[in-house]
Amino acid sequence: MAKIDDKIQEFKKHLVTKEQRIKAEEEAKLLGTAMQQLLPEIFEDKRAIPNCFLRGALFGMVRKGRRALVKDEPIFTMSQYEVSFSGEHLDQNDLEVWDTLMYLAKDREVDNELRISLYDLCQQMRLSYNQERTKKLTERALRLKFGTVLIRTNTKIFAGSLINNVYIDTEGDGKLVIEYNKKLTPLFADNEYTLISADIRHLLGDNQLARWLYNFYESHAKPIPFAIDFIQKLCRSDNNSKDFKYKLKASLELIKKAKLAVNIKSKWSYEITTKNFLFVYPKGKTKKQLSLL
DNA sequence: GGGCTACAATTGTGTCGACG
DNA sequence: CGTCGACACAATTGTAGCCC
Repeated sequence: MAKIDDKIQEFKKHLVTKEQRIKAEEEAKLLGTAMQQLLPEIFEDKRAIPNCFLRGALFGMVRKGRRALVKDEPIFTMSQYEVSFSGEHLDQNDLEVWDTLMYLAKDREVDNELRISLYDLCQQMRLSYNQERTKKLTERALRLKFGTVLIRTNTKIFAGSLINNVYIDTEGDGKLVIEYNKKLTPLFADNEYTLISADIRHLLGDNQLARWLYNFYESHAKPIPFAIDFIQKLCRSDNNSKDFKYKLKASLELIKKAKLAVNIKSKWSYEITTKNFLFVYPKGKTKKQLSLL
């Protein structure tokens, strides 16, 4: 038996290397820091969302009534990210709930958990309040908690829930209590996030594809031309390619209009080539781009 | 295949009044 | 402020179908 004890001791020593200790300290520091301090500076009506949430189908499109339950599903993303997901498929509305919660963490100077009434949350998301909505919102919150994400970037690995705990005291004050997952916050580091305009998103309304496209292209400073079927895979649309292309155009028009509504000087434009590639020009076509055509 | 429209079914949404 | 229920109706979606 002595042999086993020795081995255990050796193992423990191995655990408590200097490196491990520093990591533990960093972790304790992270968990001890107030949530609001971990989040990037945000401004009114802007939501900070990590890029890897925007560049793939983690928050994709979900057909009505066909939300799939998956386990360790690899999510098709941009090459530098490896993402897999377990849980119920998340859609754009789930993303909105999530980023609203993150925004509130910052705005209300939250330490660890947020207490909010569903009524208040509806107001924050510019939704009218009714019974159906409270049901959906709690569903979404629970879904965010249930879903487990594994994200592997060049420099970081994250595995965990998007929200640590959700708690509703239905007998008490009925408030929704959200406990944040602080280990998520490194995803915001190194400017690896994009500020998404809540105004524009609101203008895009319920058009899931338009919202996804808007998020996707906002996260790229210099958009690369993508093939349409590639985009379709990215956003997890199960339309046939014919319908998708049509919807894509309608969605892009909507984004264009929304951009103009918010900023009259917007020159945001797009183009679909004959070979079914989508070009997006955030600041309008440059002379160089025009000459290339 | 591609562009587009029409249509019906299904779902989501706003509103309003009531209550404490 | 916060919650609940009921209501009509608005929006979205898939499908079918048209023409090129």
